[in-house]
Amino acid sequence: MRNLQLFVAAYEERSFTLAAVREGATQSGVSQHVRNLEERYGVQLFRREKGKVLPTPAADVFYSHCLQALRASDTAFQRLKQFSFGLAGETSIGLMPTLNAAALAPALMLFRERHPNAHVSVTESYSAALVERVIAGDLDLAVVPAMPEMLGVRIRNFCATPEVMVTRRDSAAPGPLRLAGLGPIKLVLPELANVRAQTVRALLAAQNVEIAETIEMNSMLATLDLISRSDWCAILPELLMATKTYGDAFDVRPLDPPIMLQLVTVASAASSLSPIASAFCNVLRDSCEALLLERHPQG
Amino acid sequence: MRNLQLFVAAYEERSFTLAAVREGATQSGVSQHVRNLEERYGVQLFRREKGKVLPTPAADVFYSHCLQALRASDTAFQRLKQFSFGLAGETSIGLMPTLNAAALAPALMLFRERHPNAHVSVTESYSAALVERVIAGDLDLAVVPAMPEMLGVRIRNFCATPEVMVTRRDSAAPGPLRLAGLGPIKLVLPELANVRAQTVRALLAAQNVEIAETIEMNSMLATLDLISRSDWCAILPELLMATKTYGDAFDVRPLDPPIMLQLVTVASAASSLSPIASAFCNVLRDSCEALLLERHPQG
DNA sequence: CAATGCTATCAGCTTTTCTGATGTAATCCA
DNA sequence: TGGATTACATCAGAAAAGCTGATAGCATTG
Repeated sequence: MRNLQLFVAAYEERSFTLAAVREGATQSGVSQHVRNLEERYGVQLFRREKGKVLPTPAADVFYSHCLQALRASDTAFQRLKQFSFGLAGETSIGLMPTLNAAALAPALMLFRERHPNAHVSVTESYSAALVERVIAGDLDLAVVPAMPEMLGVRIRNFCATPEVMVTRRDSAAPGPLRLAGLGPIKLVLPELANVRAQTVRALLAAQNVEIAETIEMNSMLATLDLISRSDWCAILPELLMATKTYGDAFDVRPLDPPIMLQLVTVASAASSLSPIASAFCNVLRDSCEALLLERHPQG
Repeated sequence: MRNLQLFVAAYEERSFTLAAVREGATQSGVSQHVRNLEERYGVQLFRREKGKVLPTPAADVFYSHCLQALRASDTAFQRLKQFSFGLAGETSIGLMPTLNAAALAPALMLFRERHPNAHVSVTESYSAALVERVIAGDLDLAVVPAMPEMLGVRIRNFCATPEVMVTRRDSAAPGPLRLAGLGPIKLVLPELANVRAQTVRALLAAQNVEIAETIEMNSMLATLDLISRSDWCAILPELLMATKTYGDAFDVRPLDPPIMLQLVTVASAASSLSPIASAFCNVLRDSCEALLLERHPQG
């Protein structure tokens, strides 16, 4: 490599001495490098005559290829250097569907820019499964609905999102939906074991909402599809709806009184959170808050 | 450079040990090289886990650029190697216009192929000037019409070409031109000092050719232009006409009896002919003979 | 003809690179 | 579960490569 560099300098300067000065080397070194090339390949590169060195045809050709090679290796190292900031390593994060729908993608993009050499693998699942995997050590961190304290895990607030009523697009009055005495409604809910399902049922009961029928459905995609095709409705976290993916297929109405879903992070109590997991968690929270703020400009 | 090579091997093999085997190095060396890169640029390239090495995103990007760099440097050296055969150096050759018109170009092309690292500079001039420059050491070799021996130069036969009658295209009988009693003709000749001019005049006189008028002209291009536009004619070496450059602008007729122009090489008596000059001389002679043979297929 | 400016060469030093041995961690297999 | 295996990290010493400064040779210049 230095061979090429010094040869190029000599070729351009038409002088070993000047080449040496330019490259911070000695004339002797340049001379040896050139001779090295010439001997190794059995090709004369410079004609030493009249106190000048004149490139041979071989040198002309070699020169242009040297430039390419030097340029290529230079860009290789430059690209490498671009990875020298930010964190490096990997982390596994578990997220509930609510976060994946809208908040994850922008968070990942931003995180990738800030930490190009960090690798985040995201798993989507329901809260119970996620917590289990955190305990097992499969996941560094999970974001789930607020849950009671538990041995073996550390729980911290993540963010809160209002629950909203999601129905098929109906061009009805878009204002807040009064819950008190509402109904009868046909409600899609996750399975009973689900933390959110229990909370929502309890709060609806407290407001005397009349529930005509319920379907239990653990797939968010299927839930939304069902709603878009029928008069079934669901109460879902607003974060889940904060995407343009659905076009205007749904009516999304705040509840009155509001129901807040508190999300928390769950990490293993034994091990300290890796810097990458922590950094990603922050970026993800920012992403969530930005989405919510977008929908409630007043703050 | 070895850095890149070993990194690439490690990346492709997903193993330092295998990379070392492949590159004829030791595992230790590969490990050190990778670490070197990682430390120099502050970027982790492989994640060492579970007995495997997994490339990081930085490694992915760096890898593709490494390939480019390695490829580029490889082709540079390969191209260089292509110059390793044949002779190297330079020579200066002087030629009379007769040889430049048709024989030089193919000779140069062939010579360049055989000796890519040799440089031949060709000077065109009339014989007297060429011989002078050979003596002065400006030229290694000159090809001129046969001339008497001279102190300081070594003379060798080069090849012989018939002289031909060149007239404007006239669709006349294309056979040999009987000289005896021919005329009157309007003849273009080089200046009197020219060796060929004297020979031609003498031979025409011997055949009782009647010369109506003469013009002295030392430029071959001008001579041909004049002939193509008028009823002036010239007696020129057939080699000069052995090109397609002129299209069918001229009638070229052999002479009867033939006049042969013997060409010789002239070199300095003091110094031995350089291998390059000698090689080029041979190629040029072959080129001349091929051209003449083309025009006289019977041999 | 001395002075200058250039490259070639050499011996010795410095730095880099390589190797072989050893250590450590994970995995595999019985 | 524990010994064998495999793979990477690390280290010290050996080998190689690269560099330097001095010197010599050669051509040009004034």
